[in-house]
Order: sequence, then C-alpha cells, then structure tokens
Amino acid sequence: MEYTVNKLASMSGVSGRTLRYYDQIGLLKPARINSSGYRIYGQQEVDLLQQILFYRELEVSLEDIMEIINQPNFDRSKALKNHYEHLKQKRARLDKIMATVEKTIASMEGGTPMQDIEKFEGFKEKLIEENEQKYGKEIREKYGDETVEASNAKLRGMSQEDYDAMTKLGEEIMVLLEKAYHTGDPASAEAQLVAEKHKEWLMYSWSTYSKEAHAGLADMYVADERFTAYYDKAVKGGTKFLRDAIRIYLGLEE
Amino acid sequence: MEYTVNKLASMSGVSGRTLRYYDQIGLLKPARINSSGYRIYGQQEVDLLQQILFYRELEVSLEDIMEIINQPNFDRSKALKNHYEHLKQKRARLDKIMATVEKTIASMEGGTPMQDIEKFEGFKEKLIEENEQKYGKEIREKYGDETVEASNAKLRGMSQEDYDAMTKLGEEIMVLLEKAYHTGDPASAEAQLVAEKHKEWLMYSWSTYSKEAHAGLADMYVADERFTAYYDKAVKGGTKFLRDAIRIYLGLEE
DNA sequence: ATTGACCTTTACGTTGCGTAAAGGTTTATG
DNA sequence: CATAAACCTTTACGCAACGTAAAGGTCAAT
Repeated sequence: MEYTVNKLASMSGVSGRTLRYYDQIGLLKPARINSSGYRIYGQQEVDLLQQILFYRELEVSLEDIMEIINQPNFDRSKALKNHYEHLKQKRARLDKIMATVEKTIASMEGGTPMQDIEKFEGFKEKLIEENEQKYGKEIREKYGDETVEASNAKLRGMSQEDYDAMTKLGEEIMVLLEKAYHTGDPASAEAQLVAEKHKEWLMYSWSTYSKEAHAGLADMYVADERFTAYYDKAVKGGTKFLRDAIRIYLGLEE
Repeated sequence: MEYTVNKLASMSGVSGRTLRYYDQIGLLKPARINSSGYRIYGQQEVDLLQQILFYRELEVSLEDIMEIINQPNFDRSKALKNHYEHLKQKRARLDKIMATVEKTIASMEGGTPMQDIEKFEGFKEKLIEENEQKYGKEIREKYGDETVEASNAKLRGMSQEDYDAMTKLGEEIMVLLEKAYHTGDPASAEAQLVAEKHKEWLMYSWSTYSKEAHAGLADMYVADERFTAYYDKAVKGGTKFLRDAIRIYLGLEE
C-alpha cells in the first residue's frame, strides 16, 4: 500500500503540512517521489511515523526524536530518563505557579486589593533574592544551606499582617533615612535610629541575625545598583549613608 | 529617580531587549524619550514593570497582561481563575505524559524492546480512538459515559501478554481475511471465521459487546479511511468484504 | 581626539507547524 | 472530450517572547 501526503495524514491524524515539514527537516522522508513530484509513502514510513508520534506525544522535541530514531544503538533509556527529569522540573515549576495563583485568588476573595498582593509577592521575591545574594555567596558555605532555606521559607510563608507591618516599617525607614541624611552625620542619633529600625525590619525575614551578616548586607546595598536605586529613592547618597550608619551602629566603626 | 533601559533592566532582572520589546508592543512605554532618543523610565514605570513581572511569573501571556493592567475595572479574579484552569489542564497533561514515560522506562528495563513498546502505546492509542469514534458518537448517549471510559480504561491497562495475544490475533485476521477474500463470498466459511475472530479480537478491548456495536464498527471501518487503509493492507477491498462478512455473521443479512 | 561604555534601530533565528497564494496534476462529471 | 473539482507542489509570512548580531549615534573619561 502506498500513500500520498494527505492519505497518510488523515490515516495518522497529523496534517499534510506536518508531513511536508518532517520531510523538509529530514525527520521523515517519503519512500519515493513520483513522476509528478508527489511524495509517496510506504509501510515503512507509516511505521516510522507511528514511532515519531509516540515520542512527540511525550513532548520530546523533533530534534531529539531525530537522534532517537536515526541512531540504531542510541541509548533510548538514558534519553528518556533525561527527558523525565525535564518534565519533573517543569511540573515542579507548574506546581509553584499554581500555588501562587491559588493564594492570590484567595487573597483577592479575602478583600485584599490586587495591587497590594502584587506588591507583596513582588516584594517577597525581591527579599528572597536579596537574602540569596547575601547568603548565597558567603553564608551558604559558612552556615549551611539550611539557614538560607529557613530564611527563604520564613519569607515565603510570611502572613499578610507581618507583611503590612514590615512594609510600614520599611516606609518609616525611608522617611527617617531622609531626615537623618540631612544631619550629615551617620553617628547622629537620627541615623542610629534608622540603623536600629533597619535591623528590626530585617528580623521579619531573617531566621538568624548576626552583626557580620547585617554589615555585609549594607555593603551589598552599596555595591548592587538595584538596592542603591531603592534606598536612593529617599535621598541621593542615602544608601551609602545608611551603610555608614549601620556600621557605626554595629560598633564596627566610630 | 530616572533610569535608562539597562539601568531599569539590571534593577528588575530582565534584559534590555525585553524592555524594548515591551515598549514595541505597547506593554510598557517609557515615561519619556530624551533628546538623544534614549528611553527614560520613572518610578511609575518601575512599579508597572513589577506588576507585569508578577503576572509573567504566573505564565500569563503578555497579551493577557496588557488587558489586566490597561483596564482599570478588569475582573482580575475571573481572569486568574480562568488562568488557573489552563494551568490545571496543563498539569494534567504533564502528569499523563510523565506516567507514560515512567511506564516506558520500566518496560525497557524489564527487557521489552523499545520497538514493541512504541507499537504497543501507539496501537493502544489507536484503539482507544477507534473506540471513541464508534462509542463517542452513538453509544455515549445510549450507554452513558461509563461504558466508554471503562472500555478506554481496559485498553490502557491492558497487559503486555494480552497485547501480544491481541496483536497475534490481529495478524491472523489479516491473513485469514486475504484468504477469505479470494473465495469472493462473505458468507463463505472462511469469511465467517474471520468475522468470529474479529469479534474475539474486539473482546480484548471492549468492556461490553453488542451486535449493533460490532456492526456499527464495521460500517465505520468502511467510512473512515484510516481503517479502510488498515484493512485494505491485506487485500484491496478487504475492508468492505470484512464488513459484509461481519453483517452476515451477526445475522443482519444473508 | 580617541577610546570605551552606553544608547539606538533593523533584522534574522528560535519551535512546529497553520495558513494563504500561485500554480501543476489527476480524477470525476457533464 | 472539455472542464471543473480535488488533489498535489513550492514559496513564504505569521505565531510568542524575546536572544543575538550588526551598523551606527551619544556621552563620559582619558
């Protein structure tokens, strides 16, 4: 039995375009081309197409399918295990997304305005990243992954009330920072108050607090333009001023 | 505070290209363009970008995000619920795929050659579809969804042994069909044997058997070119011959 | 004045086809 | 037997959300 494109197409449930495309990329060539230029497929091609569609169903890319079917002694088992890991990651990601969407819907039904939710989520992610930047590089080795993960977990699981309090504290810090900045002295009472509030603010997210971690974070604020931009919203140069105040507050300088 | 593209980019963790693209599609326009043609973003745009990225994280398409952020009284809750259903379907599909991959790997480790597995899966799907075509249209209403689902489940859960037996029987039918065809008579003993074997073959997949369903399936074979092509592999015209034999076997004709 | 670090626009590549458009071939019908 | 209907062909743009040059202005510093 021989089939033209659309015959094979309707037999197998794919489109004619798909078969021409498979021919084009060399995935499935017709058995021969007749005198009028028509593609003619035979039984072998039907079987091969079955194989291809099997892998395609599993979301294997056409490129990978080519490897699988073209190399006779290809390690299919290894390839599939590899593919399985991909799928697993994909599902884990999907699960996380779905959880967030669920939580978001719940918050909305609870009356929280959408804007706040977005900010909340966006901010939490930023904080986690902040943590990651600080801890990730130095502290992960020093204190182990558990400290970091615990901190991230604390953040992710933070209640709306805590978040509100934290946000308020954060805004307060910005106001106080601007005032303190105008004293011109990071050792001033005003500046030291900001440093203390900043520590308080940190406690919302950090599972454990240490002076060196706090000082390190302050340094990172100055080094990382994202944080510089954030604290400079209060006053230009505010980030550096904050760092100095913190270092004095921690007794690292005078 | 004002930011150029790459400033905002490194602040928010996206690329400059992304911001230019968002500008291009009208998702996020800069606050203004300076005299040199540079894009300048302000605080409002930073906040808006935060919002956009929040939804992007949830795998909402940029097109949908535009709707969400551009229409002030847009029903975000409804949109998110809708989106959640999408994600649910996606995960269900992923789960099915992963189950198949797992089963495939297990079979391979059990020593089953890959070819057989592929054929097995491909064939099962074909059978399920076959069931669906017949049952889906007529029987779902008559006998209810349960009959159909039971049948599909029976197929999907079929053991390798049953499958092998079924395959063998299927091949036997093809051979017998060709022989019977040459008698020229669908009422001949040979043809009636084919019809009986075909019923036997069906029993592997059907949860319940009825004459009318069998006759209906035979009609569908003739009507659907995929099945016509399949049975005509034995002999050209074999499908029609098979249908006639079955109808006589069932006592619907003489 | 030149270098280097920015910025700009234009445009092709990615994945797996869908969907015309323009034109030759085969089959069915009047 | 002519012509229409039903096939087949190739070429090529479109899709989502950017990545990645390429070619060329602008700005700050040396």
